[in-house]
Amino acid sequence: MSTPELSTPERAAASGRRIAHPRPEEIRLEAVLHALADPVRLRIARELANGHEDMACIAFDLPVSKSTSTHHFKVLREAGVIRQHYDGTSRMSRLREDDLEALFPGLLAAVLEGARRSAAPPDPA
Amino acid sequence: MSTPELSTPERAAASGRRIAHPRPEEIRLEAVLHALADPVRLRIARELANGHEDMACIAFDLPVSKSTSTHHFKVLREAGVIRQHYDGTSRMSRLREDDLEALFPGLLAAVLEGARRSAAPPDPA
DNA sequence: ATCGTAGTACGGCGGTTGTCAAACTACGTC
DNA sequence: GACGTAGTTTGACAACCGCCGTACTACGAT
Repeated sequence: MSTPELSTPERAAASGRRIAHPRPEEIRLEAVLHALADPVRLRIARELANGHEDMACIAFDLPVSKSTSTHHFKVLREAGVIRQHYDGTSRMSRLREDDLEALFPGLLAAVLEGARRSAAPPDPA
Repeated sequence: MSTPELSTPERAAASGRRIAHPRPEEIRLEAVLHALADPVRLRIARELANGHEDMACIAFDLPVSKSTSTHHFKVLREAGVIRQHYDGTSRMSRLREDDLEALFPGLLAAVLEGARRSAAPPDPA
C-alpha cells in the first residue's frame, strides 16, 4: 500500500493543492445571494444540504460540462457558501452552514426551504 | 368628463398607467435572489423595509441615474419583491412582504437582517 | 513508468446586466 | 394651454455570466 497509516484528510490537504477560501468577515451578502441565484448552484447547495457530509463534485450529476461544473463550485466557494478540500483526486465540498448562520442568521435555511418548496413538484401519495 | 368625482387612488390606477405584477405562483426563488443580489436593489429593499408604507422612487436618493433607477425598480417588481402603483405622477413602491413570506418563509427577513448587519459599521459600546 | 481519473485553467462565444443620455409620456398646477 | 415634475422608453456601450471544448495538472493504481 502506498498509503500507510496516514489516510486522514490532512495528508491531502498538506500536499500540493491548497484551496483559498474567504474568511468569514470577507463574506458579502450580495455575493452569497448572487451565488445562490443560479439554478445549477442552488441545486448543488440543496444536494449538499440534503446529503452527506462531504461530497465530491462528480457525485452531483449536473446537467453541465465538467468545466462549467468547476466554475460553479468556484463561485460558491469564493462567495463563502461552501468549503472544499482535497481527498485524493476528489475535491470534497461542504456547506459553510455555521459561518453563514453566524453572519446571516436564518438565510441559508430560508433559501434551502424555499428551494425545496419550489422544486418540489407534485408530491402525491 | 373623463374624470368625475373619483379622486381616490383608484382613479390613478384606473387611468392609462397600468403596472403588471407577477402572481404569487409565478414568483421564482432564483429571480428573487437575483433581484436582491444587486447593491442598489438591496438598498432599495432595505429602505422600503425600514421606512414608510409606500415610497416614491424619487425618495430614495440612489447613486444612479433616473433611467437606471427605473430599471432596478422594474427588476424588483418583475421578480415579485415589490408592488407598485401610481399616485399622481409618483410611482409608489412597497415590499410584497406577505406574498414572499407565504412563498419563502423567513427569507426576506433574513436577507434584510443580513443587509442591516453588513452595512452596519462597527457597533461599539 | 504508465495510465486512468478528477478536476483546473485558458480562451472563446453568445446572451444578459448595469449604466447612461436623450427623447418621450402622463399628471398636476399656474 | 403652458409649464414643471416624475418617471418611462429607447438605444447604445462595456462588463460580466454561463456555457463549452481543449489542454493541462495532480493523484492513485497497475
